Amino acid sequence: MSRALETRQGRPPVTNHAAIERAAFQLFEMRGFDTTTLDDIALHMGIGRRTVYRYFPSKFDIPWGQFDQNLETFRGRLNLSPVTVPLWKGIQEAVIDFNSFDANVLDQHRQRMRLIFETPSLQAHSFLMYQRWRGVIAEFVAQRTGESCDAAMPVTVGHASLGLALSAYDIWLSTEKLTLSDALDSSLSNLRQHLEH
Amino acid sequence: MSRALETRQGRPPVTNHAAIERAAFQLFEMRGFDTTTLDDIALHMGIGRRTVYRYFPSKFDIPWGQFDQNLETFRGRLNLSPVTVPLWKGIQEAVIDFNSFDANVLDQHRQRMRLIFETPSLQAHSFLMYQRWRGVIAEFVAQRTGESCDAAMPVTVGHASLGLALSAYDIWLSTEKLTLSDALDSSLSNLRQHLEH
DNA sequence: ATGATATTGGCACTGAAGGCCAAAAAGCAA
DNA sequence: TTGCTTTTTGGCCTTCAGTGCCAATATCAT
Repeated sequence: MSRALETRQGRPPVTNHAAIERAAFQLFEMRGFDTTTLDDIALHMGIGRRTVYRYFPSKFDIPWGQFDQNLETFRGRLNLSPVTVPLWKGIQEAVIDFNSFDANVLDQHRQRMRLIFETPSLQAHSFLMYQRWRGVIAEFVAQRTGESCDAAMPVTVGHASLGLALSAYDIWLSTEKLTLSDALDSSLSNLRQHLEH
Repeated sequence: MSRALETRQGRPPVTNHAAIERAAFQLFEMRGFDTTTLDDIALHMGIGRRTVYRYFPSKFDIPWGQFDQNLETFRGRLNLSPVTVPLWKGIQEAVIDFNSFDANVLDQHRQRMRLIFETPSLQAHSFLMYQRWRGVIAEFVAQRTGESCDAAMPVTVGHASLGLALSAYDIWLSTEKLTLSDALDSSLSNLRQHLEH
């Protein structure tokens, strides 16, 4: 299998996800997301437009990189939570873990999320990513409570967790004086406070 | 002003939002949303494609009807909440009110929401509607607490309220044995239960 | 009738997205 | 070296969403 990665048959790929992502982000930063066409990106990389579409299903998926893999990581992290830990706490810890980044990639992550949060057309498409994210949460809750994935509790917890995460990102992106972890914690305690009598 | 509505100058409109909506829904139900083109809709109505675009900014906006007006109604309903009522309760009551429909339009509403919730491309665009909806909530919270619209609490309550509403719709659409009001109430109590220790 | 006014809809364009397939670039076997 | 297999590439073509432009159209007012 490792042999297959180094020397396999057929024409070797001229690019990869990461390279397209880098080139695209450069152009997005310069000209904005909507005004950058896929022809621009392909031309800038010296590859065919058709090839870009083989690595990413749509232009909107480029800023999300390889979200599938991240989602699998998140699913794995959730399942590491001991059954002795309350559900809400297990989720909160997993979300914080999942959104912890090394200092050297934090700026990059901020740039990525800023682009996503500030571009309406991209926001819209991102909802499809969020749906899958909350699906993972719902699945985890369902598994722990022995319910179905589309039962009331898993669905509601999925939506609520998503709301908290998006809220934290909104706040994190709008100020400089808060870490993402702190924003996530403060969102949860704000919700708690709001629901008190 | 009422005169201006009945007899104004210039060529009279050949259609209106509601008529386009009706025709479009007919086709959406028959062929599905994605496979129905705007040419189909225009042709079916005997009007120009260009005219449809003057009533709705995009194909995705058709299933949402005149959301702007609904949003204004919702804003007004929120502000009717007495200051003596706790914030969470005022919001919950307003949301339930806003989502109460007469029996004669309930089926229609269900059909509309089912289309929106079950069509991925439409789901994505709908996120932009949801953003505006939660903006109204955030504004209301900000006004009551004397904070800015993009302060932590208004933002978080906006996201959380949206999550609860979407969750209620998910459940309402997937079963027949629950009213929308009950679904909204049960989502809130499920969230409360989830956050308990 | 004539002019002012507002809507319509045709034409042309850009850009996203996807189907199709021959060309290109590698490895492998004889 | 030659030919066969495998895999990726990218060009070509099509459909459809969405937008700018503007002449045609239909109504009201005088």
